[in-house]
Amino acid sequence: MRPAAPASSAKTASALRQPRRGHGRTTLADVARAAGVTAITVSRYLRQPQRVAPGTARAVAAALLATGYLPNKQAGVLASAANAPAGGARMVAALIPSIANSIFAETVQGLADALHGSGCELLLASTGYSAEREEEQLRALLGWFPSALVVTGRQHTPGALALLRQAQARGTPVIEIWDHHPEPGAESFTQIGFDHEQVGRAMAEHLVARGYRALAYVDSGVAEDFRAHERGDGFLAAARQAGVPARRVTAAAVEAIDAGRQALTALLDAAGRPTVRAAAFANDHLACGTLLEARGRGLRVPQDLALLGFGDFSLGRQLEPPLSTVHTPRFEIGQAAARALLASLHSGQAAADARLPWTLVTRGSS
Amino acid sequence: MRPAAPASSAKTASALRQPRRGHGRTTLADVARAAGVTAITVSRYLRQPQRVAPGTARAVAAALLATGYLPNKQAGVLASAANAPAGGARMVAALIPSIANSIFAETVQGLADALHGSGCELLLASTGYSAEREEEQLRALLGWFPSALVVTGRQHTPGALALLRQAQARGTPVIEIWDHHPEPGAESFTQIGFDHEQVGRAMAEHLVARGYRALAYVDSGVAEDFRAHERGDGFLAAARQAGVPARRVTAAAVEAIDAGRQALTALLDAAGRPTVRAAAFANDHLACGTLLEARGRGLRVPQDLALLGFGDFSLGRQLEPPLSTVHTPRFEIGQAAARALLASLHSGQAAADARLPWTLVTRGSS
DNA sequence: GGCTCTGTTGTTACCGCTAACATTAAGGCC
DNA sequence: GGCCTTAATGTTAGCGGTAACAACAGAGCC
Repeated sequence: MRPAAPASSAKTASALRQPRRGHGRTTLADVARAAGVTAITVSRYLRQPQRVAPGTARAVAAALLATGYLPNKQAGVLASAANAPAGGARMVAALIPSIANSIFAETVQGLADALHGSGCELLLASTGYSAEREEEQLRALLGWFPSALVVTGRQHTPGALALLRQAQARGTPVIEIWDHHPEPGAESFTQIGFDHEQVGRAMAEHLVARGYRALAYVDSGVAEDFRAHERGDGFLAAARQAGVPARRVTAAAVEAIDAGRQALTALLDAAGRPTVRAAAFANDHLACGTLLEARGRGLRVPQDLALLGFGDFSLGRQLEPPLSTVHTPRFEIGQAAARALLASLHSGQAAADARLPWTLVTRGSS
Repeated sequence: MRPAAPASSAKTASALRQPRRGHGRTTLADVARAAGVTAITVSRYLRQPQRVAPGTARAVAAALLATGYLPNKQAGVLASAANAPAGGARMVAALIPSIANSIFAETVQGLADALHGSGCELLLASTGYSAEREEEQLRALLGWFPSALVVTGRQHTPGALALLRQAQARGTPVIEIWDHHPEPGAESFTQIGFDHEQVGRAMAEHLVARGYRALAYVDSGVAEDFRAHERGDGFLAAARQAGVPARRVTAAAVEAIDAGRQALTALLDAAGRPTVRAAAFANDHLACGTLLEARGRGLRVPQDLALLGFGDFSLGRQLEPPLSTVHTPRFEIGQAAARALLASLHSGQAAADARLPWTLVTRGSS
């Protein structure tokens, strides 16, 4: 009896097994019932309205309104995963170093704005300027199966690189923002930004052209702020090329006015006199701090010490003298990235690189 | 032959029907095959490791590494939807007025930081200070079935309100940030922030206590910047209560130094003399613009015109005189919201309200 | 009329994962 | 030894939606 029991009771058991309950949201089946059709017809109405008869369409539309249906995108993505590229964009994952940094906040705003109306949501994570944390976050974001990836810069851990390549191989557009430095020969991802080394060179050339003959680059205090370092590299290279002495000093933080104030001391000798004629900075926050501190100590800007920032933050424009700086297309980078990836999702082609323009704005400090 | 074909070939056809192909990612089944177990065992290893035998665990761990498996969270959410609260937090949707606005950028950073490590991703959208767009975005975000919702403020369209209530009824924590104004009797959502009317009162009381007897509140130029308006309401009410004349003027924009410069003219008479002794502002950007413009026109701050900002942005601290302002817990609001919703997801209880402290910082301008 | 073609709707299976239940083996107790 | 308990793993079904295919009605054609 016993050996037989399990088998014979199988039907009973399966009848008794209490079905898993959904979460109470109205589903396609609910709408279909209300409209007197089946689920697939409602699905068709939502995705290819021209494929349902006008009368049916009216019934479905009414049922949709009556039930207040909200499609479950998880289910949608899962069901049409294989046709994801054609199935349409649904979610974009973006990874940036810091959300609070106004530079990236505006880029995210550009992304969100350009994504708005495309049916794409934005999944956001920040890395805190850590390549390791980038990999970790990337892994987490990829679990959502985003239809496109936006990452900051072109420096990644080997693991992150592998994940990105893998995603790209599957047809997921991968866009690197805030940088543009195509390596000849090496296949890379779509880059939307500008060449930081070139900006650094331009900064040095600007100061040299203005007649300053002893230079410094005040670098970001964050080790993995790669782009700031690259600007420094370009700065020093161009200075060397011009035969002008230049050195690099490193600030205590990434985006702090106080760090900029402190940085001034590295530019002064024991008597409080500038040891360089001009300094360029990794960002406007540092530059503004130095400017304020210099003025506070009675130094004349630019006569005693010329200053050149990067970023064009509102603060610099309001100081006396107003800060010379490099204006960056921070909003446009986000916007361009969103447009590029949407185009790529629609066309199926790889997204195109874009080199966005920056401008050196000469104000009073240099 | 033909009529018979469909029926008799049914089995054949179903065998021939080409199965929908996945997207090439390794799945649980792949890992299971590599480990010599079934999918559920791998799933258990990932979610409740103590429930698989040590030997099996080792085999599964090896297979996971070898295959480079990344769990598909869409499928996970879908499968355990009914048990979502217990199943664990997975994605938090946040809606803020503007990402580029530094106030909210820091709040998002706080959210993201506190969420980091909890296995929760952040789905972000901005409303552009439009209640209508808020509803639209809310609808889109809800399609992802987030495990918690964070919205800004307590003013929503009827439609948005219905969606939020519905989500809350299903057990999804709903948190309103940047506001704290519980209405007695009315059931509302969890609020994490502070009372803006109270801040407005404190701003007026501060200026009155300092002896200023003719006041103005320079309001945000954005119609749906509700919290700024509420501070204005409190400001005017407190001034009236103190018997001090006060009026409200409206700036041309929300967060622009130039709008602040323009706003000054509304505080001057034809001869360029201030018509009020002190002004409070919807935010520091406006206040800084007015301060800079006033100084540029030769007015003395605070002797001719006292100024009081809101937000404590870095710019204000650097001006001469430094701007008196209200320091807000902008980072902490995000952090507290994240903690509250994580706690709620773990406990199953509703998240607790929190009233976060702000401080009026008297610097040189008032 | 018989046939094919087209437009509309339905049926079935499956996306990848997990809840519920089943099964099996090993251990403990009288 | 028989019986119950517990631990470890497997089987089945289903989350909500959509791809592939089937079915069927009406139109058009010879």
